[in-house]
Amino acid sequence: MLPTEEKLDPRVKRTRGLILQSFGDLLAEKSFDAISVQDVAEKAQINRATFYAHFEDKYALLDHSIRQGFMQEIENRMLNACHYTPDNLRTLIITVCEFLAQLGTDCAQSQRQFEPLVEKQVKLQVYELLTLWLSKMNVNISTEIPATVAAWAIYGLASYWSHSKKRPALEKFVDQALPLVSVNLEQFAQVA
Amino acid sequence: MLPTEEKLDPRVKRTRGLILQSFGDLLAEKSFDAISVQDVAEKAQINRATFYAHFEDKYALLDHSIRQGFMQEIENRMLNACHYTPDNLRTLIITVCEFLAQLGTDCAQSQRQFEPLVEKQVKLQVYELLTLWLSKMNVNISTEIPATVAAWAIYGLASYWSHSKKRPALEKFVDQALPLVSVNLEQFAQVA
DNA sequence: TTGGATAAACAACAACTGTTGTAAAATTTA
DNA sequence: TAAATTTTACAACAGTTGTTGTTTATCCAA
Repeated sequence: MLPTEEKLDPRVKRTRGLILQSFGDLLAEKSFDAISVQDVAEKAQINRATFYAHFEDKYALLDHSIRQGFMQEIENRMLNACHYTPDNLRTLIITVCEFLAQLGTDCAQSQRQFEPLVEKQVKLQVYELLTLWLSKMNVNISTEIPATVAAWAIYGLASYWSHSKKRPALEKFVDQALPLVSVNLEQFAQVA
Repeated sequence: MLPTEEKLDPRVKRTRGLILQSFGDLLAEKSFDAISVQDVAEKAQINRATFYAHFEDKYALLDHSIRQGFMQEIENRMLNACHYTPDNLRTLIITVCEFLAQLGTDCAQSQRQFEPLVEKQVKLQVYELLTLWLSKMNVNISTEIPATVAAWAIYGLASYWSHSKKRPALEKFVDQALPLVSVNLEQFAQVA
């Protein structure tokens, strides 16, 4: 993965910042599928070959961008410093729902490549967080399968909610959704 | 979607058959990401512009191919003529696991575009099948959320199993997996 | 301060994509 | 059977991608 930012050559830092900023600006203007590497390089005012020195292709750029953006949401809510409780699980479900709503993912044809990549990164991070939480619970049970099921269920629910035409209130939706996820994690719940 | 095959111009039928056959042959030779529309057209011995008359791009071709392939597996097991029971659910989970294993999906870099598309189509079909099953159960509960959670959980489990380095025996794995899915569908189980 | 190392710019290349208008071939319809 | 319609082939076009070797600019370390 990328080296820590503290040890970066300032030119690398500046160029990556330009790329990510331009990419974000372009995403606000048009759909991901309509954006070309050429577009990003031009907006960032760098050479196209320089883009390829930093990112393999535009999909790698999106992966990085989404991962960073979702990580920020997790850190803002200090979810990465938590352990498993139903309340934390509830907050996590809300976070994913809000993140997808804010991205404006929809089924538009022009978004065909965008959503699967968002999904992959967010699911992975949710899985990693759940695994971190569950492994703190001092329960001698493998976390892999429960964390997998919970992560996929959370994303599936969030995707369903963000795609709903008449979107129910998020709090109410999460009231319905939470039991379907927590039921498989009860064995990790701390005895109070 | 495509009109029924009975009413097709024979040239369309022939051309589509050539495209799908050639695509299947190419998938046996190299990864999806390495296959170009040019490759498929050459192997099918059709003009590249004719390819575009039938499929929007190679992703649409893959969507179609996967949907058809998985549909065949469902029909072979007559799962589309069933209603919800834990045994049928078990068979469905096994079907998805075997389908993914047979496709040889892995995390190879060269498969980056393949797996998300497979996932999307298979999840959708699993969701549609579950919705069909649950709606036959004469239970006055909305099927949408339970079917969503179950479909995503099934695919997540199958993906996890097919990616496992030391893959456990499928029967044993499904023994572990089934309760995590069925727990959310118990309200639809028929009172015997 | 200077030399070495690294990052970025540049031009060029081959390949592929997606599209278009025209022509030929094949099928359908009357 | 012949005309109409549809499908496919074709060539051409503009655009983008991914890569490469060379040059220039910038940073780091001694």
